[in-house]
Amino acid sequence: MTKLSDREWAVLGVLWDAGGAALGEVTQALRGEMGWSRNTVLTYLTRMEAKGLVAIDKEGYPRKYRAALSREDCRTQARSSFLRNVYGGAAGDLVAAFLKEQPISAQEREQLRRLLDEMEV
Amino acid sequence: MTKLSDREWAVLGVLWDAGGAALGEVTQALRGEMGWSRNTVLTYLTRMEAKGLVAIDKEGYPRKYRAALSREDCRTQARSSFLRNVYGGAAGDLVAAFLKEQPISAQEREQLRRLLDEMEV
DNA sequence: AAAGACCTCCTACAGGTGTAGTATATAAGA
DNA sequence: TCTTATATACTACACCTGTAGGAGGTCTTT
Repeated sequence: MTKLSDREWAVLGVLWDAGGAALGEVTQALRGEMGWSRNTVLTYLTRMEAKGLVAIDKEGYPRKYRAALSREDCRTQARSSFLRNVYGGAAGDLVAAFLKEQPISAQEREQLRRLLDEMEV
Repeated sequence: MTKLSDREWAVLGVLWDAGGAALGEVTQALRGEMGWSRNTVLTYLTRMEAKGLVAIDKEGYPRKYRAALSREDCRTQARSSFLRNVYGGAAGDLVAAFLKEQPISAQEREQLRRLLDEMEV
């Protein structure tokens, strides 16, 4: 919905990977990655529930926290906002810039070629 | 330096395109695009100068406002942060997602193929 | 049932962001 | 030079974000 912050991506990343985790597990993951305390993680989970980003399963103790949106939906929204803000919609330039800069394996190159071929119709 | 917000991208976009503009011109552009008042624009310009994003040429009246960073530098930084946060560094997936979704002209496809070929050493 | 280890709730607080309003300075034109 | 249209400076203010701390609830293990 709203644009996700870096930290929200980190929280959701853990939830997507775990697919439903208790506070302790989320904290475990984010303590290393982000250096957060348990309460910081809990604050994020709670605020993100209020925003509709996280779903809290209140049956059972401790509760289970899950992502409320799919990773792919969030990525789609992030891509479109990135494309608009940073490249003014010029997808070709954007793709070229990523390709030039990022190491891509031979296999991936092959796949991208196939993708390009499919676009020829 | 820091991550730019959507509005900061908009302000810088105007400055990059104009290459140095007075408040009135910037306001002109952003009033339509963002619906901002003159003072809102000025607040952005001033705050962004404090952050090192905008340079203010104080000779002459009215002053000239310019972007303090190059568009390409900002894009590079935005790409790397996007790649990390949203795709966990998987550039191939990212590029594929953009390609699948965005309309790309035949000419651009050709260029991308050439780019891929250049990567085959 | 008391202790230890987590979990949840409520509170906090500084700094950033969005969006101006008011008051004052300055230049250009009548 | 008086007016008018901008420009700039200073101030405001609510909401969001980052980062917890403390107090009290719950489960498990002696």
